[in-house]
Amino acid sequence: MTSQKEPSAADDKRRLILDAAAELVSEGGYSALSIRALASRAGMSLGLLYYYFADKHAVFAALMRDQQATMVELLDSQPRDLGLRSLLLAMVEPTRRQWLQVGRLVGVWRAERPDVTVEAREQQLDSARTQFEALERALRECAAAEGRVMRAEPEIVPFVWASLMGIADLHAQGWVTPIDEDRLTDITVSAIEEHVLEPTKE
Amino acid sequence: MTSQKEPSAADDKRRLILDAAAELVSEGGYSALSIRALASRAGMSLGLLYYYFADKHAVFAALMRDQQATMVELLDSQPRDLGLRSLLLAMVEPTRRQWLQVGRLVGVWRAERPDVTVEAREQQLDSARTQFEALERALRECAAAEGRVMRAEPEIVPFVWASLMGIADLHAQGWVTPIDEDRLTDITVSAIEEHVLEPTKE
DNA sequence: ACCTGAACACCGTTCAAGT
DNA sequence: ACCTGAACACCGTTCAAGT
Repeated sequence: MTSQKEPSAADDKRRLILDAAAELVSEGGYSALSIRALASRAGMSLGLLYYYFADKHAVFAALMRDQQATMVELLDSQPRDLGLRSLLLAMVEPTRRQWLQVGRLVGVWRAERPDVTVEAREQQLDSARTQFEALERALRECAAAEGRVMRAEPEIVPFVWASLMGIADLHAQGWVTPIDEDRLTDITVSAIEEHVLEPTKE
Repeated sequence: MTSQKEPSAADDKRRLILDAAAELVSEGGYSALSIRALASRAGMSLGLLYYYFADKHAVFAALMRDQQATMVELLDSQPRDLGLRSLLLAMVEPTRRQWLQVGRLVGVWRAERPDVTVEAREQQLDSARTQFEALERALRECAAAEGRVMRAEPEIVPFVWASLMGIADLHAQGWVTPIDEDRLTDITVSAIEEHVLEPTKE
């Protein structure tokens, strides 16, 4: 369904491990995701996990990429003719779900492994970029359906993302790299300012 | 300086442990905060840590309350006559610092210990509430200095908080309890909506 | 190529034993 | 009351050994 070519036996095995991992996390949180529990749930030995995944971090990273792929599919399949507000409201719940399932793990993982390999970091950035692009498409097309134009600043999409995550008690990732931090700050502060004040009576 | 009465010998010891813990975290992240490293850094035995703190979680919780107390002091000492925007801009950096130092640990701790005791949770909520009240005071007084009135909805302060955390790559805590989630969603979505669209030309 | 489980170096926590 | 460190039950990871 989501695969391009025939999945190999190794791919099937990896899938099996990832499904077991997702089960464990949703059942007992991150602390339930131990290598031993995972091996037992996936019906294989301890050592075999290390044949299919480099380490625990790799398992989690794959889990996270799954989540992001799901989010991209969801964004792309969202109707555009209902406008921007409908899109945003529809994304609140899925965003919350993503945060609950892997969001807090990102914090853990980042905290526990500040020394990720370069290519692992690269893969992670790439997956995040794809998700941002899907959000950008959805925002732009929904705005267009209302006959409006989305602001061109590249900070807009991360701003929306961070706001959605705020609602979902989210941990906004550090992924947001190709960005003018001052502009992002400025935009966010302006939004805060306008929504904190009562409209002046004049 | 921050204490009301003469600190006892036990308080001093606890202070010593917490300072050592803060050092370790700032040096090597959460993974560097092991009980053994902490005991060694604080110059005491393994077992003694458990005399002064119930467990590792208690050490971290105390660390977090320190950070929040610092934030409250900072908010209260912020000048009011420069208006709301200045306040917000001034809070961006301290907020980021708090997030870097303990923010990501909250995620870890919550993930690793979903079964916190009731009183521990209560203490945490209380500390968070104090911080929110300080933010509310600062916002209201800064708005007043501009001759404006802050919106009365209780969702406003958490909205500001979440936005600041968004800028700081922050993990917005689950503390935001006495709140209408739909209203919070609505306000945030409205903010997003207005800041995503180019002003119509008419 | 795929798979096993003992072994290693850790970890947080407990507790009998000391002063 | 304050303090110690061996011991316990874990953990992620490695690796010689099997098919």
